[in-house]
Amino acid sequence: MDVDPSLSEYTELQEQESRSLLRLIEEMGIATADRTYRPGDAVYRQGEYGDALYVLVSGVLKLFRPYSGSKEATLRLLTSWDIFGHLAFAGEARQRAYAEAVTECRVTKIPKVFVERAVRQEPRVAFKIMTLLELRLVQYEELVKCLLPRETEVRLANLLPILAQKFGDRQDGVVTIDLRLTHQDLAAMVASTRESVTKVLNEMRNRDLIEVDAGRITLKDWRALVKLSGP
Amino acid sequence: MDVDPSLSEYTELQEQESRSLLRLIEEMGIATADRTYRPGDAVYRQGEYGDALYVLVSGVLKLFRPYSGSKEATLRLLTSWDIFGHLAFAGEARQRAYAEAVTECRVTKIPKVFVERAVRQEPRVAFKIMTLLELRLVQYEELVKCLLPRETEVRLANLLPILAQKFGDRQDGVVTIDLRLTHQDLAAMVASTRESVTKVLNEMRNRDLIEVDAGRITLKDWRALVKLSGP
DNA sequence: AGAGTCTTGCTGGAGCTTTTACAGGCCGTA
DNA sequence: TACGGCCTGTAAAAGCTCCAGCAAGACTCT
Repeated sequence: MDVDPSLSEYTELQEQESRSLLRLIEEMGIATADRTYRPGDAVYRQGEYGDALYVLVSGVLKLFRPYSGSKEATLRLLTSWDIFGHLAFAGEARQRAYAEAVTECRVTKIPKVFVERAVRQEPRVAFKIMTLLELRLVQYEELVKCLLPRETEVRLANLLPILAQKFGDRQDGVVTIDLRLTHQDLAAMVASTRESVTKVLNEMRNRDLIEVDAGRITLKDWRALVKLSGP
Repeated sequence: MDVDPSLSEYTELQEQESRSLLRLIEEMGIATADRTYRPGDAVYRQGEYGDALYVLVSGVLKLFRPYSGSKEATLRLLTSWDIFGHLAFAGEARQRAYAEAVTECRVTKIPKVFVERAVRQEPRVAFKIMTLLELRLVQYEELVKCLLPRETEVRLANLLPILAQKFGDRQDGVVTIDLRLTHQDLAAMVASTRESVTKVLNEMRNRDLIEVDAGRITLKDWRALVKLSGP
């Protein structure tokens, strides 16, 4: 059961930093806009002007973007304490993806001007934000790692451990990804097709690497998966 | 000559922010380690502990990482005023790629403790760093955009404008990428093979989209390239 | 100028993925 | 209960990439 040690540290670190960031902001008496989104609701759209820091407090949310004309790629699947949105300290920036709630989500939005005030008043806020931005970079690097190999099998072998890390539920020495994922969902995450994912997933099941139950995937042989993903 | 307006703003913004960051740090009397690297020298290696902020002052530098066993992907090609390195404000982090000088490079290294001191003393430093981190995120998003489509042609059609944006030399209404790039170099950037790049580049040349002279690529028809890259 | 190295160009076959098409299963709703 | 919609499982054809190998051209260093 060798979970990449660095990644699991990152998950904890992120929760810790996000929580204390919100706490600090609250203690400073700075207003935040909390809102709940229902499945399918859009938090923002690609191209909108962004000028706020978003923190996902609970629920699952996805960032996606169209590519190759009619396809859709999921760039990040977020869970509690992930941050998202471009806040554009200098100049203005547009959102580079769509943000859509997958399950019911609670989102805290901190407008740019308040973030700036908080950073000026309290350097610790700056450290939290810088750390969270770096963790977001790491997530992008993980995505790139998924996309570099061309075979769907290898891409999935890279993706599944990442999902297990983030949405994993550990029991009896195996990890179950606690999400109902369709093959289509997985295909969007590795920029492949539903058919290829179906094929690969069945192969993995036949080789006893994974188990699928009601859309929930259990990783039965982490070591073999990591081996597949290529060192 | 429609260069993506947001990306060109980003290039200027980055130079501005990096320069003023270094100026601020200097004014505060904080020590930085400046060093020159020769082509091929490694600034750091994947897996090393990172605890500094690196600023590339001049030259060209690449971040790369092995994948699929024996291949090598170039994650970012950096030029003046790009920042790199994981500095791990909280906890410790390892470098997630190799950093290697392509041409002679001048690099300013600001150790983590000094960055922390500067941020505490002067909130403006924090804003600069946060802005630079966000720009790095944008660069990763661009890389992902390159990797999402599977055909080498589309990937290159995405990559070339990005390179032109960053290394472009504008003359007579056309842009020349001011770098000697071999097909192998390009292949490493789009995670493809040298043969495929050769083929696609020749096609593009035949269609009068680009021109190649001594390893330097000129984009003759920006609009058609962007069209190829898929909206 | 010459030798050696790197780069480019081209090929054919093997391997995956994509595309298209179709059938059966599951589920929620009318 | 019946219907429609979404999800899974297969299959065949077409396309592109990858691999291995080879030859000619360009460049560099001595």
